Amino acid sequence: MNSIQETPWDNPRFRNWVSVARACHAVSRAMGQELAPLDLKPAHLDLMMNIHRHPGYSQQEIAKKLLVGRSNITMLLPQLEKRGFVRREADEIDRRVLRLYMTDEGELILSKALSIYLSLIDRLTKKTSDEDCDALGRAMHNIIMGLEAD
Amino acid sequence: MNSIQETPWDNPRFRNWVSVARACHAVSRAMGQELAPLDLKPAHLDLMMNIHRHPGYSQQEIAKKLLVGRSNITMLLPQLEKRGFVRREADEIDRRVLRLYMTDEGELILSKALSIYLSLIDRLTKKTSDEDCDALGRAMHNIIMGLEAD
DNA sequence: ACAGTATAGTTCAAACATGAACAGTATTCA
DNA sequence: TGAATACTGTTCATGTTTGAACTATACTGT
Repeated sequence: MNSIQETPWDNPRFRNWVSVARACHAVSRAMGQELAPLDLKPAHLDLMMNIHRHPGYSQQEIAKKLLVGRSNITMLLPQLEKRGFVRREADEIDRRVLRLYMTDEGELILSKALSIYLSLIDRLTKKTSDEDCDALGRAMHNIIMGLEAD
Repeated sequence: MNSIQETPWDNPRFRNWVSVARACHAVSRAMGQELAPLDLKPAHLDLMMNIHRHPGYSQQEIAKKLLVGRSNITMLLPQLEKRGFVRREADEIDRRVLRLYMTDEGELILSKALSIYLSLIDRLTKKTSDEDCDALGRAMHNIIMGLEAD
């Protein structure tokens, strides 16, 4: 082993992660623009995606899934509720918790937003092989697991 | 082809990208905590990393690299300048532009921050093979290219 | 030369995210 | 039971990010 590591950029893992961060930022920015016609922000989409996938979750649980604070959910919800996309329902047993559900109208706009998202991702990963895509998914999964184990 | 695509989550590319976004968010959050002892935010680190890599770039050029607005740089810089990490130098020829340089002290704290960053990334990608890491880097590069072509 | 246009950096107000403190509700256990 | 503790969602102050004016400087074409 003669190769001396001068800078972190000599480390492929580091370089590659920097690319991930950049790509993520760029995609999120692009999505912001593409969602503008629906008057949705990426944060709203993220939230609705999670409610769609986990109907009946409490705000707490959704916050944990999204890796944001509870207050963030509290701030985001009224905007979606006012537009009739999301419904909050008090838990019968534990009266502290509010459970979240998509409305039909919510599902409708979500599907529109998702089709925008999907076509963006499809376009951007066109040059990436299925195998590489899967490798990517595995790597990310490992990272997420590594971080969940605080 | 009998497989009907019910939801975007049936699409591996979509699912994998969602993982990328989650991992990115999680890592950025973790970095925020790990950088706290240095009293640096991820945004500061990003900025210093870019100045280090591109000394003499104007604020405009750095902003473009970072995919943020010029005003963001304007707001971020004074904090780093006050602490003596970054130096702004007026361009002799075009007196509108300010060119950015790291100071020695800046390089010092940057190297500390980078070693934290690097060890986090190393830890999180420990289970990922070199090949998968490279596949990931390629995929991200393609995405970035795809977006730069507005 | 000079009027018109373009660019760099700054300022400012508005949108957004965050965490600490809070009020209300549940749980625990003596 | 009831006191202590823990948890849920909200509020609020703080810090960040953003884009639209704005100022100052440079460029362009006549």
